[in-house]
Amino acid sequence: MPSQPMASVTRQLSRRSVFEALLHRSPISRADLAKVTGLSKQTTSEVIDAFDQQGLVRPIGRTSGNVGRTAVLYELSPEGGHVLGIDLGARLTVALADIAGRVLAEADEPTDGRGGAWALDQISRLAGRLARDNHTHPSRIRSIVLATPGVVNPRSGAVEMAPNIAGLGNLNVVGLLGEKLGSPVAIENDINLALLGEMWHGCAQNVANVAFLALGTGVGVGLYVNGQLVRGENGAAGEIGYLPIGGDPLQAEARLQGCLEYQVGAAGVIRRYREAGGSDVDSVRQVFERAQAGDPLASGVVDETARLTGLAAATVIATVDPQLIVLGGSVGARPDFADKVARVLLRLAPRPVEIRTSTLGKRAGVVGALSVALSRLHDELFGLAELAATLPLPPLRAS
Amino acid sequence: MPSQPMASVTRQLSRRSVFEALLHRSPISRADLAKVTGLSKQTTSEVIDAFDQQGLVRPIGRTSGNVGRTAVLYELSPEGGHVLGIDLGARLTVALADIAGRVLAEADEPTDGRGGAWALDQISRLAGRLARDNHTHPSRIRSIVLATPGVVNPRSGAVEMAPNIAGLGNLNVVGLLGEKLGSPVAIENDINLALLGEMWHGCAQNVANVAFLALGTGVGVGLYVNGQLVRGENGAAGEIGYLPIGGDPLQAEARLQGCLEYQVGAAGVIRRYREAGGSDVDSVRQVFERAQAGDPLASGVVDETARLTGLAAATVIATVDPQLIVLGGSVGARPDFADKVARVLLRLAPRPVEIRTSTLGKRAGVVGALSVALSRLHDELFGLAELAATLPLPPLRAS
DNA sequence: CGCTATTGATTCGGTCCCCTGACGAATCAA
DNA sequence: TTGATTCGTCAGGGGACCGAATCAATAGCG
Repeated sequence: MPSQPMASVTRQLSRRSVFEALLHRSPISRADLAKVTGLSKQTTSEVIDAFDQQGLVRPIGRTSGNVGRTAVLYELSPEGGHVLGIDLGARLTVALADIAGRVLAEADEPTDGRGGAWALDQISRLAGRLARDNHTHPSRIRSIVLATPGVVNPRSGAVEMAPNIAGLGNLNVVGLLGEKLGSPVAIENDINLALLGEMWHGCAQNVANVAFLALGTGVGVGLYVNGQLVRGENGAAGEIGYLPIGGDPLQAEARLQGCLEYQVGAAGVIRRYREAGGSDVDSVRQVFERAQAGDPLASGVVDETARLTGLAAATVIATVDPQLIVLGGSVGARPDFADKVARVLLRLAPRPVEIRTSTLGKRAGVVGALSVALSRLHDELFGLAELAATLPLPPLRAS
Repeated sequence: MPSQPMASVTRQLSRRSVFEALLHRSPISRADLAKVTGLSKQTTSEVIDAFDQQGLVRPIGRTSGNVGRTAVLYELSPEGGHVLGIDLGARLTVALADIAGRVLAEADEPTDGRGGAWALDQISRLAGRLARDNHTHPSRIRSIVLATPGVVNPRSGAVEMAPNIAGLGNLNVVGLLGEKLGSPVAIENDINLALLGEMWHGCAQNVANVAFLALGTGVGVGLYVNGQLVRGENGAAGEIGYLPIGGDPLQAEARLQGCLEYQVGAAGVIRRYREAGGSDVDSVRQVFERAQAGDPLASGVVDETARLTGLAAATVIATVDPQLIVLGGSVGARPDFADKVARVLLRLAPRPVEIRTSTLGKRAGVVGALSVALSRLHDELFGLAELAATLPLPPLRAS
């Protein structure tokens, strides 16, 4: 399906307007579309006809019961295109959605431990199965987004510090996966995508400035500011594992792994519990459960973890002033943990900031990946890239 | 000069294109404008005719020496509109520029110490004098931006924590100043504007992600990310005086003033020098001069200041990953201080980040104010606000 | 049962804006 | 003086928008 010979700017605006309206008021008639978009009835009709011919839209019924002529109702056709979201963590999660954002299927399995190339094969297999199970074909997939831990270079898309999947950094993931699956692939840091997931379907909807504080194996924060994700010059924004909190930032382990992560990361929590005299734990979960069961050592470790997390949150608040902080990750999403952090924060921050626990949990990453894949597809079809390209507001000239 | 009856989107695009070309290649003919913008000669000519009638543009000469017909060269007319930049700190600085960004005049004097209303009067007087001295009239000024310390609410424009100017928080500055001067006024935090100043005419040109670390009476950072200023939900982004660095963040003074600012702010530097046994100083400058002269106590204080600044910089780097950090403010702009901080940072940050000293110094704020005033005027004349309003890419709908 | 009011969708004429191609105007070079 | 070249304008065609008029289909009412 080659993109048609590029409508004029003004037509593209109309197309986009109509598409937006279809997205949000799904079964809708041509007349109502005209009212909603503010376009004239003729323009609306022309656009709908074009969409119909492209297979983007389909009639879904007629109105009845109202006085006046019946109207044909339209909705976005599932045939209009599919998108794929992938979360490549300890488990591999893949989800399929249609162009309207309806999630059609979701599947996950343990990630192939042998490393990069095998994982890519696994993704390809799982995606193909998902597509077949939903009576579609991988070629219908028009946009793919992959969530991965590590630093993703925002220009090249290279994965630069993938801690979990061996050999991923040496692969041209965008190229290889795109070739395997036959559609454009984008990569984004998993924490950033978890943030977007919470903003789309989770606990951070309709909030303009959000930070997603992920505490798990690693520590990181995703920032959404001014309606945009903050990636940073090298894609390393939010790598707060390196914050000088919780110890001497010049110490060997701290420098290597990051000072804060050394204390608050999953390994750090377990280590601190052992150092305090606790024993026989190999997961953070156990430490938290013992704390809840009354183990004073575990309680101390949890409280200290909350204190350090509060300091990290205070740092983020002082720096970017978000409206909301979402706690996620295997450590951060523990029940009651958000309350503990909030209590710490009350004594630290000059003004209170709401703290919530992630509601999507492990699904946040894949949901966020879907949302970005969807946005990319929408922008490809109805974007105004040429407009932005034609009109850079460049640096003002010297006097 | 009422804005004309709002051209269509496509005409507005053309107008803007032509304007951009005029801005950057100033003496330019209609034919060359057509080549540069990609518009047809016809359209270009129509736009130029309209600009001419509006007084936005004026013929400035003709080409000669080339084969072929001579071309009439145009440039943006100084009569097209003026903008005013104001920096309201310990001193009051005001600068006047024309629509092309040519700085026409600049003046400063000590700020009226009696507080808010007097300061506004003073601004009004100084602005009027500047306008008269440049053979223009205040009514020609079409956009004004005021730099002020404190937290500026991004929605209301209210100044919420102005530490220096008494009573400024209780005034409707936008309204009062706008009435006095007869044109729209915007307020922005002085550090943010200093950052924009450095990006426009200073040491941060052509850099996409920048942090401006201001160390003076107060401590703060201005962040420029993804082509936008980061203001935060309450305009409190960059208030890193409250970072939990350099002491116990729960201590009384630290909580009140901000933990980091208590140590690194001008008052903190002097206090630390006194506490170390030094005496007879009442300015940071003296401490730095003594350090340079070999006073070991002063040296220690300066080194500790650099260490804490390095920690703050590391925090900013870990959080937003800028490409460049600019040091400014009365403390931060000290010569050699940037080097000291860079050395600290080398041992802290996972990757090196360039550090520069502000080149605009005290002028950074007013230059930044000019740049924003200019952008606002340009957007008013050639902006695509309606486009953005017509086409929100709204939150994706639930499945 | 037929008429009317109402609403949906299409057709028609007019306008705005952009582009192309042709043409007169002004200049340099030979 | 003539030709080549470049600048700027004029005239015509096409895309896209809108408003008004018109046809189509239905519910409600007498």
